[in-house]
Amino acid sequence: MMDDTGSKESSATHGAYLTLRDMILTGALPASQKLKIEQLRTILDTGASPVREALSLLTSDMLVERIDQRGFRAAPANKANFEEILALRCTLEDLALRQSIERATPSWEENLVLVHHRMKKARDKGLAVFEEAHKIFHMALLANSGSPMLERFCSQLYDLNIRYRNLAARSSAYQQRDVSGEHDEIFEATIQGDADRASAALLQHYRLTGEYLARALDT
Amino acid sequence: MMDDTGSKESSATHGAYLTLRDMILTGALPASQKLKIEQLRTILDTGASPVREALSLLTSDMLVERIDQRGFRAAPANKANFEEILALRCTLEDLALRQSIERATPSWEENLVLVHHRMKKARDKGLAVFEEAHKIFHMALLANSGSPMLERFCSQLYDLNIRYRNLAARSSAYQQRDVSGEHDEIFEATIQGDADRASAALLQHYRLTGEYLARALDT
DNA sequence: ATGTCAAATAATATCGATAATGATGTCATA
DNA sequence: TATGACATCATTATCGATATTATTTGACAT
Repeated sequence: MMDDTGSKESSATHGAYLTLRDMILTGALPASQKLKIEQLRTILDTGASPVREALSLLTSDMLVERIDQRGFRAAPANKANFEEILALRCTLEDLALRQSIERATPSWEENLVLVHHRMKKARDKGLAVFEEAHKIFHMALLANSGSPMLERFCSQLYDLNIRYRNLAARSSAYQQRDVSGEHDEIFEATIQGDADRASAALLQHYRLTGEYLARALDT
Repeated sequence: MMDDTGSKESSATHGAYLTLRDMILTGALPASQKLKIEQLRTILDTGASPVREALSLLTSDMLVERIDQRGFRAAPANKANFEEILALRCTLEDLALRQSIERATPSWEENLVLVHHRMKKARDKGLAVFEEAHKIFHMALLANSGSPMLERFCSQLYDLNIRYRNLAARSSAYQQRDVSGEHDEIFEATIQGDADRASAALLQHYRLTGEYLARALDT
């Protein structure tokens, strides 16, 4: 069976995983919603086994909860959880960024230049494209930490945060701030090897959007 | 079908998960070993679906790796990975312990007294019993951090570390050190609310066993 | 009205079988 | 002897059907 999207990943399970993940991150599947196998089976047009396995995988990402003998549901969302994510993210990304700068190599820096450029270019290519470039940029900042697990944790937390961003406001109101300038500052400080300045800028970046989202979540 | 062990968890998937997890942690399933469904199916005496799903779940714990279209294998083990776990553990547990102490409540402290006592009692009840009490003690130290995710990360890392302990030495040589005294020091400092002393003792505790294990892994 | 129990219903968890895929070995050819 | 195409085998991924388990419904007694 060939994938008509031309995607390189050919596996019902993986396909279901990607789709469901996206649906939860974008809010198409609302928080705490019961996820019935049969229902998803028809949406994804596949068997029960791939759906079930995809849901198991999403459990690891903390996007889905499994209720023993009672199926699955989309992970609940609330302000406390959001703030926990924000705080953890600040701690872990601070650590990862500093380690990356500490161990800086030319190829890491060059890749950073590249993805930073791409992110700037992606600004007027639609939100979805920008979002992807944005994540790639942020992960590239941490990609030299020498600790794959730390990076994995950061990636997970990044996604969880994105989810809250989408839940709080489907609009791109968040773009109204001078986000681009903040990215530039993080980027410049990192390239210059100024860990303190880079980390401060990164945390500032997160906390500003955090405050904005926290307000949106109150309503 | 009733579970003859009388366990409260009645689910083929969950049973398979626990057994496989234990087999990997204890080294019964060696690192990097290919995990064939059929083979496990006979060992666990269950169908392919529960096995498959249990393996998916173990992927989240980083105890199993999934190779797309080529099945599963036990996560590889090497010194670099071990040291990464140790470093991350020190960072995260330090954080969690300090947060727990910061937010100390009587009930948290009382529970700590209880599990500390139980751990001491468990010393001469066999290694398996002690190991369980040991983990409960360490997790109880962090249980008041206010950040379930942080605690989850710590728990995961704890298990991964246990695995290396078992891989390095099935014997209880590790017990030869004055581990009990170290625990007491962590416990006392925590109860007294002395975060610096508690954290220092905790990290010392981890680093000592870390050095011991690192040596064992070299051979 | 209200609470309890049992049957009916809906959903999950699991099984056995089949299809799709990667690994292995063989053989003709250079 | 080395190499690449091809058939064979082993194993995974997936499907459809069944058994198990929760949830709902409604009758009945209080």
